[in-house]
Amino acid sequence: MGSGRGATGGVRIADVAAAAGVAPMTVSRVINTPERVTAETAARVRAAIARLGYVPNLVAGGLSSRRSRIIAAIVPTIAHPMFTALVDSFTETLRDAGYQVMLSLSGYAAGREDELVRALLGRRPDGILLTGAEHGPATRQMLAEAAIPVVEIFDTGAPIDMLVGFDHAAIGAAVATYFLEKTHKRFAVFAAGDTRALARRRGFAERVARAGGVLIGDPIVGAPSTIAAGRDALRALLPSLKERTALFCSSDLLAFGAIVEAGVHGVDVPGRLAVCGFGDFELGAASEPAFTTVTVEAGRIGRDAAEMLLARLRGASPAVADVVHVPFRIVERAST
Amino acid sequence: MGSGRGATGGVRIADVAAAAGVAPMTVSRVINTPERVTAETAARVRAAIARLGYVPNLVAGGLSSRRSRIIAAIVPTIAHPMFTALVDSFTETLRDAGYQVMLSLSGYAAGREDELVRALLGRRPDGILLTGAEHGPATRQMLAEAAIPVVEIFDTGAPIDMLVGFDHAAIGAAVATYFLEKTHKRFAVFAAGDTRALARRRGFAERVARAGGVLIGDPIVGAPSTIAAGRDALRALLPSLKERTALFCSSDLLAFGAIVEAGVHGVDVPGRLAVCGFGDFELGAASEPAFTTVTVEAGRIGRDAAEMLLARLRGASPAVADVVHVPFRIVERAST
DNA sequence: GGTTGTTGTGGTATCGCTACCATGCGGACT
DNA sequence: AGTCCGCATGGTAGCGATACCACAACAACC
Repeated sequence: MGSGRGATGGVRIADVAAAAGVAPMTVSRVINTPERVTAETAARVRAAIARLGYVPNLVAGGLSSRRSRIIAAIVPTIAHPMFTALVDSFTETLRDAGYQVMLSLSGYAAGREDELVRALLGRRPDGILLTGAEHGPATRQMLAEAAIPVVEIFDTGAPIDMLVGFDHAAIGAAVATYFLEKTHKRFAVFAAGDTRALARRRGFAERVARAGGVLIGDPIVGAPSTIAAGRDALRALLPSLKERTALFCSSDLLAFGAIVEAGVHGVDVPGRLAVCGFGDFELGAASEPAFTTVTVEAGRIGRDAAEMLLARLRGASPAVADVVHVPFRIVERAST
Repeated sequence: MGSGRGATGGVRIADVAAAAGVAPMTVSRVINTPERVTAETAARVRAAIARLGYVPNLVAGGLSSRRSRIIAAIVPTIAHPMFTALVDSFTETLRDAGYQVMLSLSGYAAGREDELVRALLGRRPDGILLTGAEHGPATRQMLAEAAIPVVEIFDTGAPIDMLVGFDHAAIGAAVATYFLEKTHKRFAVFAAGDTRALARRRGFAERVARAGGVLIGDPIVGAPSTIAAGRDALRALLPSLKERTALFCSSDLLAFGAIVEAGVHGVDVPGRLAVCGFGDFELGAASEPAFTTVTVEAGRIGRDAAEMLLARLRGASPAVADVVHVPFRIVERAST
């Protein structure tokens, strides 16, 4: 008896209560608010829990309390070291506070978000994290009705609720400025086709144009970025590489590919071709030659986003601090 | 009115039913078993759902039906391309079948699994995926009581329930055999400190010993693997690299690091040092020189694991096919 | 000593949905 | 024509927990 189908052991809170000689409510308190129960009672209940192997049913608890202790998160991919680090720190921070993260991958296809948001909201998460600041009307509508805290990351702009991100166009411009200060006159940029990579490309191109520089190539490769795409793009650019050129890549993977291909064709880096990547992957620091890149603390984004959600869940009201821009920095290495 | 606290719009199934002029049960059927409702009724209900912006509460549905449509998954990390691919295909396959994956990262620390399993089982998942085949008694006990299908991946051995994996020691042995056929006499192996990497190392070392080869070094680096660790390990090995040596690395990251460091010190690859990695990351194929590695279809593991769970959830009984060994293959490139 | 306040525990209603059984209807059979 | 069957739909009773209020026991106060 008791081994109900599907249920974990079929042990319910009432069984624990009976075994410990208390009411179910008291068992619930031992689990959720132990400070409101005397030490002896708690000990007796805990013994019963251990003896019976009771695992509280959070589904029932969530329905009753209207708090699921789930945070939903949507990121485009986890194959990208930056998102990996971000998801890691986000999850970790929330776990320590007793929340579980329900992660969904949107890929780089646009239309999928509505569907994902709907599916996730069905679980009645207590909060949600979205990547990027561009969202369709259906998504915005659903989020408004859900009335839960929302944090957008990895971008800048007017947030639905809260935001932890950075300005991609500003990064492109900063890299261009860095190159200009090194007296570069000819430029190229390789970018993946996603919104934020394109913003970095735009910021770079605009700054170059304003300074009267020449942009000899600005191919868009598919998202997500790959090393092979960087190699291909550089091969296509070879004929134009007679003179000294500065190349900005929207990802360290593209930058690495470009450097490898340059090596194969005897193009001197950084003499003839200066290369700067983006993301600060280990690859950039540990390969030879190490290459210059833009670093953004992804782990911090995850942590900040989690903490902003937690503050709201603890009752904090919307505030100015709800928009955070994390800093970026150019890490100079042998490739520039 | 209606905008209940925390609830999505506060719209309940009864509201939709009233708006469509049917009973709540009929709305439920339109959502879950549309084939049992006439087309006209369904259309009317769907219109009401759209008009009210109704998002079904899966928490309540899960409690009532005792099916959460959640699959729990525990992997050590998502920073590793193999796990990334695996999680991707696993999630995708389950999503198409109407399930959501609840992902947890165990890191490479041992003790954490019990705690994670307990937290996940609280959500009453319909099935669970675990990485590795070694689990503590508490975990095994909880899983047994949960009475849900369990699939273990990435390892071999006697499974709790189902398994999709491969034999790590056999891979190490296969790489050793491959080197022996190329008349190598001196060997080295770099391995991360996790169970499965150590199994590959053991398989390699045993095969080498049986053939009378000399193992000149077998350092264990921390898990997860990094490029830097590969460089460091190779630097430590340099004094012993006067003669022709064959090196097996438990990860492509280590292999890449070793090759980079060999290049820096003028050690000819593959002339003096032959290198084989593991995992078939893009890095190995797209860097220069491209290097030999062992490939295992991670995506297939995820898909197979998902499909085995789905089969059980559709009512299939335990069967012989519940243990699947996926093949591996040595991909020969310029480094050997 | 009676009132008030505090603390620990218990009882009841309810969260939003689906399982289960009941019902009514029309068509196919004998 | 009467019976039976199948199908679409509806009513009721729970799923297992927690919110809310009630209450008993005891301490502290005037």
